[in-house]
This record gives sequence, structure tokens and C-alpha cells, in this order.
Amino acid sequence: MSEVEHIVGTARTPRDTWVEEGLRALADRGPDAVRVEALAKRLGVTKGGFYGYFADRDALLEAMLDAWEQESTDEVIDRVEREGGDPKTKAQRAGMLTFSSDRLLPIDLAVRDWARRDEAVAERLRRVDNRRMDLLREMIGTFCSDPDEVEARSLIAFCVAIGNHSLAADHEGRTRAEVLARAGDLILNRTSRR
Amino acid sequence: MSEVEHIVGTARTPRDTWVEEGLRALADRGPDAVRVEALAKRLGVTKGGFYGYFADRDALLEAMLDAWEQESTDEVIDRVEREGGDPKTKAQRAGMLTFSSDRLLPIDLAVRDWARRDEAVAERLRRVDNRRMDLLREMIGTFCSDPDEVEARSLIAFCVAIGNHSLAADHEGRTRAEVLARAGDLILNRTSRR
DNA sequence: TCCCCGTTATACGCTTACGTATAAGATGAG
DNA sequence: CTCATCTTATACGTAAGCGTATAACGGGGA
Repeated sequence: MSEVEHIVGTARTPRDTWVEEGLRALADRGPDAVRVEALAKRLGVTKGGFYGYFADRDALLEAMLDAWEQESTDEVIDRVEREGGDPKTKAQRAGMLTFSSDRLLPIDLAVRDWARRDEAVAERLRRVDNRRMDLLREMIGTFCSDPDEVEARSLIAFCVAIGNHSLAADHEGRTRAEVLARAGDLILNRTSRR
Repeated sequence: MSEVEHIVGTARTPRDTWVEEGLRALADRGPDAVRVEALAKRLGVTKGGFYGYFADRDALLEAMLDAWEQESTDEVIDRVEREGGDPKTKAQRAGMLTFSSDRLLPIDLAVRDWARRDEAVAERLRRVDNRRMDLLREMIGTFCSDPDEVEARSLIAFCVAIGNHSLAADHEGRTRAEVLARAGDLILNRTSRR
């Protein structure tokens, strides 16, 4: 029997199901809410089968982070590259796939907070964020030649993409979407400064 | 005996001490880490006295949020106003007092994440963020006349101030501080666009 | 059909944490 | 010095939640 195949005894609740439900709990309520028995209840089973796939709760957390990292980088980037387009289109599509995804966005925000308390999570996040920054640099580099300014604009764009969701302020009659649109104009369009 | 005074029997561990330690736990490890017995241990006492000040754990959480809200708005703003200066100086000082404070910043980030899961916390955060946005609008309004652009720049500035701390990317040889300085230039200085 | 073997349920012991009850301790007033 | 009063320690019952052990279950192959 191969190490990766547990597909023999016909599992009602395969390994991926636990990872999936774990990510849901993480997104909704943070890492502390990822509890084996709670997941089991939501899946309509007991924790009986869980310890066949995972040594312990930490192993599930690792698997969840593996799945998230994979999905947030390779999958997004593969899809972006496959569909082609100029750098701006690609970066926009990548942003849509992560920061407008009802699935990935809440996980992303939860991981970001988690990373502040766990160095191993922080390291994973660094890898993911660096790949995203690469896309931003490429896109912004198409209309801005000063590398320091490219870096600054990329930072700003990234911070708005994520900070936007943890900011609670109102906008005096405007909607958040309106203000964001204007902000995008300022950051992501060719300028004629100085 | 007044309702607000518990200052009679000479407490070794007064109410504020619990709030203070609670905020420390919140800042370090998030709201789920605010545990009565853990705080007691860190304070070198048992939880015996705790329930004289607080009905339950939730009452402590409320008191912590009260203290945070008070300290993040009135105290900061009072101090900023007292020391005077033009709007730009004032907004910068307000930013320093919150987003460069080793004390307030981690609490702020923790509250921001907490607010995503708790509507009452979100409502408090909204009040605090709105007051901060007022300062930003005032400052940016001194060099930018289009109100929509003022709003967009204020949003950007705020998002960078907080998003910066949850972003893990590197900057190709530059330090984060360098990139932030350049970003500040782009957002907060008079421009000559179009 | 019957057995094998992987999956799941059930039961257990252990730990952590909450909130209560009550006894012990300390401190200022008289 | 002594007492009343407020604060703190200790002990208790309850509830989650982890990880283990073992029994029941059920589908695929012989």
C-alpha cells in the first residue's frame, strides 16, 4: 500500500474533508477554533476517524497551512498564467482570485493574524506574500520606472488590498467600493508627477 | 459606599490590574488567551479576587475594550490637541501615539481581528476608526481640495498604517522603513497631478 | 457468502478553565 | 488591641477538549 493512498477501506470522511472543515473553522473563528471534536460534530461524525489521518491536532494545522499555501500561490498563479494577458490584467486577476474570493480571503486574514503569534506561520506567509508582491511589482513596473517608487506603490497596493478588510471606518456618504475605486486610480494608474 | 469605589479594603490586585494584564494577553495571543486563571498566575495571585470586580470573563473583556477605546481616542486626541500644531503635525503625532506605540499597536491589531468575529467589538472599532479618519481627512485636506481624493488618500494612509504590520513580504534589499518613507511621500505630500 | 481490514463509534483518563462557596488573611477604624 | 470588612486562597462541581484503546461496522475480494 502506498503511503499517500488511504483510499482502500472506503472512508466516509477522507483526509481532505478534515482539512477543508478545518480551514472553514479557521476562516470563521481563528486558529483556536480549530478543534477536533468540533469539526467532527460539524461533519456529522465523531473524532474516531480523525486520528487515522493525523497524529494530532497540530498535524491538521500543518496540513491546513499546506493546503492554503498551495492554493494561494501555485493554483492562483497557474490559473493567471494560463489565461494570459498583460501584467496589469494578470495582477488584477490574481488580486480578484485571492482578495475577492469568499473562500480565500477570510482564510488569508486569519492566517495573517495567526502569523503574528507563530513564527512558522509567519514564514509561510512571507513566502506567499513575496510571490504576490512580485506580481504587483511587475504590473506597476509597466508604468513607473523608478524602482523605489515601484516598491512603494506595490506596498501601498498590497496594504490597501488587505487593510481595507480590517478597517471599520465610514466614508461620509460614499461607499467603501467608491473610495476604493478612487484609491486604485491613485495607486495603479500612470501618473504625471513632477 | 459608592458604586465606583472599591478602594476601601486595600486591594493587592485592584480592578485595573486585571484589565491591564488582560490587555497584555490580548495583545500577545488574542482574545482567546484572555483566561482568568492564566492572568491570575501571571499576577502572582489566584482568581479569588477576580470575581469581586467582574461578574464573569465577559465583563473583563468589556472592561478591556472600554479601556482600549478610551485610551485610543480621548487620551490620544486630548494629548494631540494640547500640544497643538498644524493639522499635519497633529495627524502625524496621533499616528505616532497609536501606530508606533509598543503598547497600543498590538492591542489595535488584536482588536481588529477580533472585530471580524464579534459585532459589538466591530461597533467599537468603527467609532475609533472614524475618529482617526477625521484626523487624516483634516490633514490631507490641507493640501488636497477634491473631497473624493481626500477620502481616497485617507483610506490609503490608514490601510498602510495598519496593513503594513500584517504584511510579510520583503523588499529586495530595501528595509520596510525605507519603503514606508517613500510610500508616505506619495500619499501625504502635496502633489502636482494633472 | 464470508472474511479481512480500514473506518468509525464509544468509552476512558487526563488536563484546563469557568464560576461558586467558604475559610483564611490583612487592613483601617475605633 | 480588636473587630468589621474587604480581599485572597482553597476546594469543589461542571464542561470542553485532547489523545488512546477497543469494539462495532461495512464494503470489496476470495
